[in-house]
Amino acid sequence: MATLGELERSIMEVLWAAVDTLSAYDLQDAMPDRKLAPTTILTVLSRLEKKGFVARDRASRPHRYSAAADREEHMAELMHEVLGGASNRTAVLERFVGQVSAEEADTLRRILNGR
Amino acid sequence: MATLGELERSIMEVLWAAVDTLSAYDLQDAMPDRKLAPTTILTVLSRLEKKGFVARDRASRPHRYSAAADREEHMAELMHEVLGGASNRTAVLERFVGQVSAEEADTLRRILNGR
DNA sequence: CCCGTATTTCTACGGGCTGTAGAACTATTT
DNA sequence: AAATAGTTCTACAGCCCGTAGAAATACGGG
Repeated sequence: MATLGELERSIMEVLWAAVDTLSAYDLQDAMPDRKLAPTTILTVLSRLEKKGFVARDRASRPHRYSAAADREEHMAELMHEVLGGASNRTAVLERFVGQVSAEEADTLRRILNGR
Repeated sequence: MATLGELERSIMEVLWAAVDTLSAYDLQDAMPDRKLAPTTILTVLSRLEKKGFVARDRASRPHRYSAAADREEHMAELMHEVLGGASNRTAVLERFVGQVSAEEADTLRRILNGR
């Protein structure tokens, strides 16, 4: 999974927070601080689409964009990607769990026991 | 935590696999495929040191290098870094656990129950 | 069907990071 | 003090990202 730049990440954040699909202009309005040209947004959206992070609806006239995976899914995938690169997965999981707070360990137990 | 380039990663792999500390020349010998100049190895090692991934023993005459954290520690840290960026950690953990195989779920339970 | 406008794609460039290594400098050994 | 081994400095090309103007395309109205 490719990595995200700063602006790419900001755009993904807006898309993840959005209930509906967004146009490039919606995204522009959603980040008034950075006064970005519409073409900038469109370029980044194209790159994100190529990387597989956003889906584009080319039928609507201003194309409409949405995140390919929701934020949690994305992050879980990232974690699995890291874990997948390990030769000794159990050892990594041990470290990972070992670094977790007591409450979070409870959360994990609850999740593992089907709540 | 900064990200690693290709050569940087290769060097870290050798360092992680090494029992003892290694000199730049050891590293050069450890990767005979890529015929790298010693200065190349040294440059990359310096960068890795600056990034905090390797420790250097400047007392030994050919300086000797070692990984700052072992591989599992490093990967667990990476996973926590991802998780740390989440606003809804529980939701991410749910996804993460949901994507795990049944055996790995057992492994996690075992770890969580102090073995 | 043609024009103007809205939208998208193409092209471009500067900056930072990485792979790569020669040149210059420093330390060690005799 | 010189030769040699080792380290640091400097450099450069290539890629990715932020940024956006220019060029192309599509659409709505006459």
